[in-house]
Amino acid sequence: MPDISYRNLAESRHLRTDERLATILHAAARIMADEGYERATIRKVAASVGASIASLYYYFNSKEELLYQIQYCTFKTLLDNLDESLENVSDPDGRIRVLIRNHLDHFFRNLNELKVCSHELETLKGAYYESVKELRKTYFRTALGIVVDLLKDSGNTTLDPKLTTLNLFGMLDWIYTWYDPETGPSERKASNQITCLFLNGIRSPSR
Amino acid sequence: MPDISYRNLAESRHLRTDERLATILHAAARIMADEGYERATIRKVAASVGASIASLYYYFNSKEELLYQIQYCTFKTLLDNLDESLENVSDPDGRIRVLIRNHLDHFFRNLNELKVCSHELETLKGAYYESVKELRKTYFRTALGIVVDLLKDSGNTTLDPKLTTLNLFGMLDWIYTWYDPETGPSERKASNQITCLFLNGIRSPSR
DNA sequence: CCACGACTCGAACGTTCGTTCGACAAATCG
DNA sequence: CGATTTGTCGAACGAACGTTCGAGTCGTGG
Repeated sequence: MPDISYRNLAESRHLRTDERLATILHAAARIMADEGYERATIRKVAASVGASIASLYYYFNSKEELLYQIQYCTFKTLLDNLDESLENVSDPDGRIRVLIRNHLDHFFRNLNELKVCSHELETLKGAYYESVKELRKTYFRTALGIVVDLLKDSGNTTLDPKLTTLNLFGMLDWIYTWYDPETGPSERKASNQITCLFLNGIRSPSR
Repeated sequence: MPDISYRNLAESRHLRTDERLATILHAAARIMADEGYERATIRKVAASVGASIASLYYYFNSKEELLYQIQYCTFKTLLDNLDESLENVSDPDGRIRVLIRNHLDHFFRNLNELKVCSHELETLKGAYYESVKELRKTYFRTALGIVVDLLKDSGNTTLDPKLTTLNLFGMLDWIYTWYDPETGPSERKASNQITCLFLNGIRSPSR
């Protein structure tokens, strides 16, 4: 459902090139997720898609750009889908549920890309880093806004909205270290547990 | 206070060697935390301690062993201090507070080492990886035991103990991505926010 | 003082990496 | 069909890395 849309990058003139690029990016994301960015060599990506190393450079200028495109498109898709899903939801409770659901649905559907986004947060440098950082900041602001409303609704004055949002992202973004689609909990259960713990933590009278 | 004790490794016969090794490990941890394991070259570590590259190999056999020693000693110190702190605390509420406090105190006192532990979780391979993994499993079991008791005490049957513990570690282990000792919240505040959100989330009647 | 062990070092090695080059093949266009 | 554009490739390059070697220095003990 919420597959990563690499079409955001589509500037080439041919559908075939788009598909080829998407194939490369998916392969790169898988290898980067498995082995980390540094150990994910261009040679491994090329072997994975059955192409030569040099031919990959027709599609991107550098290895770093490869990571950038994966992260940019992943965050972009995540944000676009979130905006869409939030359109008809106005109560804070519902909105935070949508946000958590959106995030985890993307994670479950694109384990590799989401892992690369979480784990390689600080890997990019310069303009690439700033560009992705802008998306992340937008995402954080949206979440923070909802948390602020939530805390107000529940009369909770102990929890700091910013830190609470950071802690929510702690749970959401750390999931890649322990979630296993083969042996772990169901997607539904993993989602509900985070939602439940978080919302209860907010609503409870504090001490 | 809870500084990492590299003395766990002390097998050499000279105090001077121990101090030298600790200096190297601290430098390596800092560079690894700043740049990631792969980009933290032996040359950078050597330059940082003002020694030649080759002389570092008097102290360890490989770069991987360097990372192993950092992680092993960090987790070992963390666990030892946790055991000690838990000795006179028997109620689950108090125990979880001690655990969170212990974890974050270690983080605040050894930002680099704790970051290396969190970020390079899957970097080691083979026996080194298994050795550190054992410590992490022990840590998780201790935390899980406390969470089980907590959930029982509060009559909470909605939250799954294992997932709840994983989500707690999400908050604790993700902190390295956002905590900044210069500009961020106070240590006390950061700690209290996690404790508060977590404990309230557990105690609250669920929906 | 000598012998020995601890400790240090510059140079070098072999390997691996990201990237480029020049040539060629395939696809498209008029 | 010829010209042009798109897409692919093997070989090679220069840089960087972890590690080792052989020599030397330093510290300690008898």
